Amino acid sequence: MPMEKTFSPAEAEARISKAWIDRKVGAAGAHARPGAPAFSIMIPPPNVTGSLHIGHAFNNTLQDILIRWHRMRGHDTLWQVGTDHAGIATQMVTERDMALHKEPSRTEMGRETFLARVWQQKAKSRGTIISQLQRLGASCDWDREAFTMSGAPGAPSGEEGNFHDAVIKVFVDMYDKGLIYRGKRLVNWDPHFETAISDLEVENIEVAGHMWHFKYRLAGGETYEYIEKDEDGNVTLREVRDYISIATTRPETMLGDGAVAVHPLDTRYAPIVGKMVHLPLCDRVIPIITDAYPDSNFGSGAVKITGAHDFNDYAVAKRANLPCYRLMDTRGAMRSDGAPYADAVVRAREIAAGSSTDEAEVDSLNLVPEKYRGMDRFDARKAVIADINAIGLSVSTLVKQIDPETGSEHLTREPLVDVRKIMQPFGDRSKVVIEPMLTDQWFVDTVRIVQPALDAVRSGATRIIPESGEKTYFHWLENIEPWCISRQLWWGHQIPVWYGLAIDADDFVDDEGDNALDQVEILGILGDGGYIDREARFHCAADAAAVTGRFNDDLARLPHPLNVSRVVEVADRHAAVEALAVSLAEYVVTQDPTHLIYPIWRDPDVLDTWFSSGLWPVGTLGWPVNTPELQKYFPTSTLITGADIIFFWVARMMMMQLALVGQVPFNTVYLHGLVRDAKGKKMSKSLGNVIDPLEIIDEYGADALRFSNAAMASLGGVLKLDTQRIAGYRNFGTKLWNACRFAEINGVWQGHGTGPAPKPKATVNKWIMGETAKVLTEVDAALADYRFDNAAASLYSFVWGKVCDWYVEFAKPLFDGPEATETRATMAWVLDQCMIMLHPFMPFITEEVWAATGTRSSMLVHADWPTYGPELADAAADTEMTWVTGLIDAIRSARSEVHVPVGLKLDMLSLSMDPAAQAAWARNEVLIKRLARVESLTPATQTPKGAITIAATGASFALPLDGVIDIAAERTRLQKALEKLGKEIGGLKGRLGNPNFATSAPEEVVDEARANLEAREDEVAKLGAALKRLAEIG
RNA sequence: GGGCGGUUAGCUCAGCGGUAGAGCACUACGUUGACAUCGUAGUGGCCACUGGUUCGAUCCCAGUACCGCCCACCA
Repeated sequence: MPMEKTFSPAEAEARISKAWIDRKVGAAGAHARPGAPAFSIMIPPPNVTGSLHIGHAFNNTLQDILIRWHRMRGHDTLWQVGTDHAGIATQMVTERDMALHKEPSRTEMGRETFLARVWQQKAKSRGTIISQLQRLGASCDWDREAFTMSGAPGAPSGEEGNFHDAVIKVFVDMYDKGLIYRGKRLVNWDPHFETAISDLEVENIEVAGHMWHFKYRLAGGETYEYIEKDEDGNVTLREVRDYISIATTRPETMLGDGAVAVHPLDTRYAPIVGKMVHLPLCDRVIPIITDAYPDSNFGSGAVKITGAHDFNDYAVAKRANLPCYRLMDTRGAMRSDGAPYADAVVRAREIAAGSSTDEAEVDSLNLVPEKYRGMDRFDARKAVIADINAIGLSVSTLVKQIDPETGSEHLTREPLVDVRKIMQPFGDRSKVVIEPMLTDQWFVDTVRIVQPALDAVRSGATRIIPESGEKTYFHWLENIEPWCISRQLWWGHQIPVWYGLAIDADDFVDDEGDNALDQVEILGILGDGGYIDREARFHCAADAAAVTGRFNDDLARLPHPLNVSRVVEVADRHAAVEALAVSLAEYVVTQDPTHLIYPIWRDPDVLDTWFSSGLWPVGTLGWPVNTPELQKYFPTSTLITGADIIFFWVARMMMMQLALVGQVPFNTVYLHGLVRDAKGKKMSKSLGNVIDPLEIIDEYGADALRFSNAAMASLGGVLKLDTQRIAGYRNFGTKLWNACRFAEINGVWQGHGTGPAPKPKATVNKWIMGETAKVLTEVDAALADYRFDNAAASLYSFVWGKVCDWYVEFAKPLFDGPEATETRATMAWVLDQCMIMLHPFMPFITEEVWAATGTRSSMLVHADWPTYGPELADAAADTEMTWVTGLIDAIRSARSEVHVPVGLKLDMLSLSMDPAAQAAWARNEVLIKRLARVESLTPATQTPKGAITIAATGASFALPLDGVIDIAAERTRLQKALEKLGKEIGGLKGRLGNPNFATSAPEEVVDEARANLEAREDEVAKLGAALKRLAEIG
């Protein structure tokens, strides 16, 4: 069946894609030679938040190229596919969708219903993503599709799998090893999502801000002499003050100040260090302390310390043992919980005076005065500023005012407000201002697992390319901070920790040592008080059944064991308090110990998504079960991912895999930049420059997009995607199609399939085979070196520049000659090689041509990648064809420049030809004549008047053009050529004339320069003579 | 403030010790047995700047300028 005139991507891609999927061509180990090395890639799992963008298309193209290349080479390949549950992002997308469809809100639904709803969202997005990958031509092992939350409680059918179990096991194991801990720390709090986030999820953005200056008055009406000096020690200001001046960009936090800090060497404040100041708007006094943190040269040199709302202040507060009073609730509004302000402040004063307290009590104290309670933090800021201004405690300056009516000038006092750029933290998902918040969270003690991850890259066990990625990697890991892994979300892996209530142990027995359970007091969460064992705050295990035993053991150690009690899991802490109270009440009435229950509840928080994606390499291979796949494909070969997630994901996978199984997760990490638009702008919905990969595929075909991706994959830069370029590679596909169509029309395959390399006799056939071998070497080398751009460029220039431009043209006359048979065989072979080598880059069109041409024993996807090498190269053929193409180029160029009509066939004269040239001419006469439009070649001894000269290696020709020639144009041509030669000769002579060159430069370089000079001078002689003759006729 | 890149033809980028290449764009010509999603020929570059190393630098080194990206708590 003859090939269609054009390739139609839409129809063919769908059909071919289906065939690949049906035949499971991407199954693990498909087309593997026995005993072949394994090659595996883990897909960076796309978030199930929607669809794939153009960056995914780029990323997955590169992975598929490597996978297809290795698979065709007979390696045992696995491309592991799957998706990521993306906790915060998916929860956000789902809630947005729920709002759009006017569904009940998340809180109205309740946790269980909401999670079911997210699973639906997940299923939808997952389907979109998988079909997009398939349209791109990705040859993953679709039967192994994984999901980072597979097997989680509540997962619908079809979501079985053990990823959840693996995540829980890792948490428990790491907890048992002390690598995970719980603690009240200052964390980045997202008031929109009402969850903690890690520092990586915070974006610091410079915004216009203000700095206010407040006066904190010394207690007891004290005063001091404030002296300011310049650099030379001269006094510039001396005044008696009854206050200390502080500056802040966040006035609302002053309500929680614990102290004012100054630098210990700051002489200005030395007289008042240790004294107390009144906190404005609050009925509290706080001390002036010293700490190395304040910079004497910035602002007033005095810093208000709010331990609960600033990371620096927190550190100072810890050093000075100051209480950290939390001022805001989870939504970033000023607290409205707890006791009235008057009561809270009394207790705060006691604590300040030295009354013993603990973290929990300090956290429970709400020191926000009633007036501000419940206010949004930004409203509270305005209110605090206004109130401080009103009581005259703002630092003020004199401002010149001009009365608009009278024009008279007068000075007024205005509060000092500096307008300045400040760096403000924003949530990367929510885009709201992040609040440092003192909360209980779970952390990975990263410093304890970081070293192997550093060593692995230093030793080369894992290689990161480009190399600059390694520097970034080291820098971050060397300065690693604890990783906050708990999130106050619902969608995710729930933390496998259960809490119990603290009960005052002393109440279990009365003074006589008798049972006094009826007096037991519920104190709060286990661990808040000193229940049973201060260390046994909670229990961590894979499931409730596993922790039950541990709680029972704890209970058994009570003074009066609740040895008949039952540990029962309840929903939350609130339910636990109620349940225990009911149970105790019943016991009091019945005195029947079987009524006693001990309620426990699970930590409601879920794990940071990156904690689970950190297990992707082992988790998808079945770990903790030691599956055959785990043994075969781990460590994986290559990770291809965006440089933007090197910390989020790459570094954490390294740390976690090394911590879990003691092996690196991958041998090579290939990092690429963000895909931008043609102008280098970041694609964004608001800019309207987003390129949808499916639209590109619809318009240009998947192959064109893929080839563009490969061609622009140079290391290190910004990736600019230009549709013009994609169109160019679409044309390239068409070019290949047409060349194959030409061959097919000419019966080169003659119904046969691909076979061993032919052994042709004609130079041109030997030559193209050598060129094929060359390009194979280049492509293999480029791919081995992750230079997708170089591989694409080699293939492009070979297929278009060599095969189509020259070989197909050469073959045309040969099809009519004695070499027709070998030429057909050679062309079939060469085009087969083109299809094979292009297949990883352009799988659809090559698969289609493959099927449309010879009789094939397998689909192209499972064809064997060639292994021939230098034996196919033929130096003599190479030299000869270089001469032939050079001569044709020279004749064409000369003809064109003197405006010889294209269709005109010319008689050519040979003025001189050495034996090599004669032989080359003899063997390729038909080809040259046809492509250069030469009618005949006649020996001549003299160049006739009105002829143009063609110089070739070892030969000189003339084209008599009397009457046809454009003399002026020919003169210009010759002069231009001479000028160029003159420049070259000048350079060469300069080098050769330098005595140091001959002595210092390598011999072959000197020889080459000499030979070059000789050749150039020879050409100058010929062209010079031609110019002279031109003068004669002109 | 710290770190990492980049600066080569109008555009997008290769090259990285022997005075420059590709694709696109542009110009002229063109329907020659597949291809106008094409063919042939051509125009176009003191390789950011200043020093240094070298026989020789776009390439190595130092500095400058500009442009990106990442990290960072100056209240």
